[in-house]
Amino acid sequence: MDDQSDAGRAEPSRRDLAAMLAPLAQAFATAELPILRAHNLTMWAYVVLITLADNPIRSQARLAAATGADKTRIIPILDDLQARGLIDRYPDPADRRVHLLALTDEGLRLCRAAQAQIQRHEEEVLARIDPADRAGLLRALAALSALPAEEITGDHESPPTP
Amino acid sequence: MDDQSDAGRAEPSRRDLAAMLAPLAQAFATAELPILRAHNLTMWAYVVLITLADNPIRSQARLAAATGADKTRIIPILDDLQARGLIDRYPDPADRRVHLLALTDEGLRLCRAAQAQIQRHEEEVLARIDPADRAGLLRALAALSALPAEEITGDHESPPTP
DNA sequence: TATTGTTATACTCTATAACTATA
DNA sequence: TATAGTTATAGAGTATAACAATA
Repeated sequence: MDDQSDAGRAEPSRRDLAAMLAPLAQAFATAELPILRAHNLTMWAYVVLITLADNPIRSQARLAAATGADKTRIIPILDDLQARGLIDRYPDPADRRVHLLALTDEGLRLCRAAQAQIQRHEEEVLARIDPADRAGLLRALAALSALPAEEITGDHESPPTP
Repeated sequence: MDDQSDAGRAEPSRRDLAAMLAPLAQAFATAELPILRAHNLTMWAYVVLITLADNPIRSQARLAAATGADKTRIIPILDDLQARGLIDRYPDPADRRVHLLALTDEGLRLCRAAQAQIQRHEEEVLARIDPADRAGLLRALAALSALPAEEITGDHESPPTP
């Protein structure tokens, strides 16, 4: 408990994780933009395509949950992707309220092509850090990403204020 | 060059870095919120205090650049912090346009106390991953954070569109 | 003329609420 | 009655533009 007593002024040995992660996420996202532009994709369109490519997703509601986006936000994106022939959207025969989503061949090809170029650039950046640290970074990121978000946030989210 | 030819459909061995980093940054930032609330700090107020604590910053313009925020955005935050006695703000005698900024004793104590609690929570989360990977993660994040942002973004930022 | 800080305004992004159709 | 998708509206957050003081 004595780390409590001197916690008031002591300098920490590292910066906060969010303070390091957020600018890096921003920088890598910025690095994606010219590549996505070259493939005529917005960031959200790319997120949707990759999510559909990596997971078998049925409805728009599930896609919204998987991407963390609001369900109303992905609608114009889906409209555009469908008009360009990158996804198929058709009513579920079992429940005609639901719209089933699927990548077309060209949708899969396009997002994988963009992703390959993005990750090639990322590897160039990662090549600048120590190989052992780089491997640890990738394993740690995968492990942290696999945790349920509440294990990180502590879900002290909305304490009911009565 | 043959990785070009099959890049169209091949599944990558990992997700994009931004796709992993952004949700983690979000989750760790969310974890900070209840702690900051307990110290009566907003996220931006905390960012300002930590930035002043970690770097010797003179003017508001330099603070804005260091935090990545627009100069107009930090003004109401500085007003509040000054009113609460957490920072001092006074004109530079050498150039009376410039407002010099400095943490007060209480400002330093408050942000270090919040930071200690934040990092204690972070360590609990980090304890869940392999110690070697955890060490590699922290070294890799420090190394990547030390890079100029343009080394990650590739500064293909604003191609002049004449 | 150029720069620091400030204020007021406009814009972008995102979520909320209201509606249709299916169940 | 409840849910999936859609549309229209309102709100939060952010940047842009105009201004005063100083150099």
